[in-house]
Amino acid sequence: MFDEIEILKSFLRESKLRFTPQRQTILEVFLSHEGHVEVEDLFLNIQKIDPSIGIATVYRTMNLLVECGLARDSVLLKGQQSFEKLYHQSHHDHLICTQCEKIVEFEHPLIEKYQLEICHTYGFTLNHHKMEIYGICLDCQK
Amino acid sequence: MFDEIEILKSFLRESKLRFTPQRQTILEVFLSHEGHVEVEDLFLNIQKIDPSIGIATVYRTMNLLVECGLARDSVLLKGQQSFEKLYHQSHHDHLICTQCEKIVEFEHPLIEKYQLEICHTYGFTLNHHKMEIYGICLDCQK
DNA sequence: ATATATGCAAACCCTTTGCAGACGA
DNA sequence: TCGTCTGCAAAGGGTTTGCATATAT
Repeated sequence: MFDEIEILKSFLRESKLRFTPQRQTILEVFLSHEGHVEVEDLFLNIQKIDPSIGIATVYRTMNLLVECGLARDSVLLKGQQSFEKLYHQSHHDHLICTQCEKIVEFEHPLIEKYQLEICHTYGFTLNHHKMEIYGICLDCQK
Repeated sequence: MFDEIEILKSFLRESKLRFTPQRQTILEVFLSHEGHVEVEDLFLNIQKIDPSIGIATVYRTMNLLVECGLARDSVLLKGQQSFEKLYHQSHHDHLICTQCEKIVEFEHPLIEKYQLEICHTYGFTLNHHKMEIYGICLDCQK
């Protein structure tokens, strides 16, 4: 069982890229977040550990994490990119409150089944999916 | 086509806004597109009819069309906003080819049902949803 | 030793905004 | 007339890129 650092290292090795302290820091900070992280939050927390790391390096590294399957692009809020962990996470979809932007994760096994059905109908090879339901959460209904 | 113009006019009247030739042209060009339109394509086609219309007016008008329910923000491709018709269209979700970016629209009645179920479970009031399935289409599999 | 990575700043892209003149109601 | 709309250009915000330097292997 590999952990995330090992996955990144071996991905870099195979791609003839280098494992650097910056990449390690960025991965660690990313992993320390639960749920969805916006680039801005990520960057702020990275700077607490190593203030010399620039935003460009954060973007470049996050792209690598997506490439090697440790992260995925997530919902787009406030026009900012955000990411979520992909490795060792169970698949889930999102319920988004349009008022307070709270995100609730959920799973629905039947939805996976119907997706396969739909892909089959249209001759697609299934890769992944996003399902986002927008509404108003309990707190905001009050 | 006639219906939509009436909807826009009455929306503008209620909001104490004005019906202008630019707004009419933009609506007509938007309606002439099938499926998903990116701002750039929309703008090019608008300029063929009236080259004096600026991009700012296109953005401002598309926001109005979204507000009055004639259009909705659609999938985000290549970092550009894109829109699709909403009025008189049946609800549908999207199957997106990650290779050629082709978009196929589909409907699945049961999915609507499960969404209500999920919203109920989490106490959300359902507003709308997006479901996008990513894969490789038949043509690109060859 | 050498090719890749970094930080910085500038460039980029799409979108929004401020403004003075134009124009719909 | 009066308040909204327009086109233009400039500003804005997030992301990417070019470059000289630093550094992993």
